[in-house]
Amino acid sequence: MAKQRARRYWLFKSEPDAYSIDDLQSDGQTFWDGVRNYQARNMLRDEIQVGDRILFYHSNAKPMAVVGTAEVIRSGYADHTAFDPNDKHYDPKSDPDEPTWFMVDVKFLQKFETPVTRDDLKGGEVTSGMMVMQRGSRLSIQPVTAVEWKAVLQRAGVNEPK
DNA sequence: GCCAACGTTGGC
DNA sequence: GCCAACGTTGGC
Repeated sequence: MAKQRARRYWLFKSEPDAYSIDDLQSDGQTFWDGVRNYQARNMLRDEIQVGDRILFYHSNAKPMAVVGTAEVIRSGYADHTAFDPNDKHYDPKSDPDEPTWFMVDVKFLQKFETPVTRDDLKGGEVTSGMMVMQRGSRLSIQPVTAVEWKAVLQRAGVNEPK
């Protein structure tokens, strides 16, 4: 059997007005479209793999918080919304034969009964060092260490999802 | 609503 | 290739 690479962890930002943890819970799964930043694109295309886990973060929200978790169920493939002139994220420069933008599919794992707010993150020894806490950290997809992942789950009072 | 951070665009 | 102008993100 091929040796599997260790699971990695990520933080995905979403404005709840656009797409919230409740939307993901009712959808069950979704494709994570609309990322138009090259650094984030590279992670979607090259690094994020099936089985990786995601902290779902509400940005520009009240409160700003990690609100749940998700799991990657399909690795990077072309973000077709870039090809659709009627789509908000249309990018005429993205060629279907050589797409500029990528997305992954994710499925809902859990919604935290108690969201881990930005203030909570700020107060934690481990979590205060997360990339999302850095001033001017605008990346909408960020790597998270296993230690940070555990710290957030612990703060939320939940167990590692199955 | 403000504004710092920072990515992108376009003139040169 | 430089860099000023501009647009967007997103916390405060």
